[in-house]
Amino acid sequence: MGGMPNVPGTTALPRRDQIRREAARLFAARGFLGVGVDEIGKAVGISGPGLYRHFAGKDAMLADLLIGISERLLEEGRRRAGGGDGPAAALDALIGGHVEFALDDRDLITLHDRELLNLKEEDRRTVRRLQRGYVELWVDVVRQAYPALADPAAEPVARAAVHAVFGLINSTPHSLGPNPAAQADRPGPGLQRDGMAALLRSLAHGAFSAAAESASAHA
Amino acid sequence: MGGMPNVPGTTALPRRDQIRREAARLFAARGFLGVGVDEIGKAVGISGPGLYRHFAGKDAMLADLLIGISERLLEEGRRRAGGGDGPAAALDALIGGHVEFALDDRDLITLHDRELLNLKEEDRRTVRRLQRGYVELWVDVVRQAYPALADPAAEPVARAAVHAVFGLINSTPHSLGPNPAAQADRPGPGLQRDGMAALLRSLAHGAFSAAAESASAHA
DNA sequence: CCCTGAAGTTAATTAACGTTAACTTACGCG
DNA sequence: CGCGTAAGTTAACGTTAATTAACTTCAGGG
Repeated sequence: MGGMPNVPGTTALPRRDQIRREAARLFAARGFLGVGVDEIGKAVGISGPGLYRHFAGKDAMLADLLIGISERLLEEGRRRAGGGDGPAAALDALIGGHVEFALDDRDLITLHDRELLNLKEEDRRTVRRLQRGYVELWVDVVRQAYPALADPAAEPVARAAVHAVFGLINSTPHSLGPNPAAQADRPGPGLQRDGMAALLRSLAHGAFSAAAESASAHA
Repeated sequence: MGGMPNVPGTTALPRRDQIRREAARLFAARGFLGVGVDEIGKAVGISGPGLYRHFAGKDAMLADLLIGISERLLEEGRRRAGGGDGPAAALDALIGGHVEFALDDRDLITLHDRELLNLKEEDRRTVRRLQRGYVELWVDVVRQAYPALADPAAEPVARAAVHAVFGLINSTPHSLGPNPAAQADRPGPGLQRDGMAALLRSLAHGAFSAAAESASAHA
């Protein structure tokens, strides 16, 4: 085939990555079951069944996306949590990393907890295992950073607080309207990217410290 | 028809409400496009097309659910916000009400922000109008409760914080595992319902007060 | 210069699903 | 007593969508 000229201003992506990007965008916008393979094909400039040269099927695309993001979150999380400047700094690094993720990869964050049910059993188990690891990482760090949560009886509180903070940070897709792909501009209504990042970090810290107070009051 | 004997311990629901409940449960579990009308029929003891005596179609069921919950949230929110004991009490009442909702109607809360895209344009506009009203209600109350957020420049911060707190509170479906329909028992792992409610309220307050500090520091 | 393999294409297959049609049943009311 | 209507039933229809088959094109290495 004649090789499609790339959109100016974008570097040439391998087909497979291009498909990943467009599939993520479409799945996030209209749901996994709401987009057909023909549509994904059209978005990358080939037609429907041509996708099967790159992925085993539609399910495999979703699995690739969800496993990919879960792995990246866990890996990056482990890296940041091991930053060695004490538990408070580790927690701050975790929060900052997750916020970056939520702001820069909104489509994937949306899919991550919206489309899990469309995975086949085996892939779903894989994703859940990775997610569980990520949650455990956070729970450990939070309990080190807030001694009130280190008490064994407070473990469920710490875990619930971690889930809640994920919900908080992951709420940005709802806050920012439809994905404009280009961020960091438009000073008009709404917050710019960095302002939103700072706010989310602050809210997350506020929530955790409320959880700690709540636990120590109840102990 | 022979009239199906009701499950013991449940009061007789009108067919229409029974369909609502089962449809909500199924949609939450596997997605609007992931459940067929035959399946909804089977869940209420009739078969597929029989549902069309009660709803105009599958779309109409989803619309009924989403409009219903949006109206209830807004109405109850207005009632609680007008409790007349000052802005702080009003905010606490709003938070408490939303937490009750998230814990007692998990299926609907899940659908509320997951299935909006499957509504036909007109219904989607209706739901969005109601949601917008609800958000505005919260934004107003939050800005009265925290003077630092009353500054016009802080309005986007207040709005983003409200969205984030919704995400925080609505995260309970993820925290509590698959819907056991009966709550308030099992003292083993995890938090009981009331403990979760108290924690979520505490986290929400913590997040808002962090938002206020963040805004006053930036001003 | 061929020929192999990657990357496409269109057409066919198969399954599922929402909805409509045609028909049945039973209860309540005049 | 009869009859109309609410609430079902099963069968048929039309569409849509994922996947597979069969065929084409083209670039690069021996």
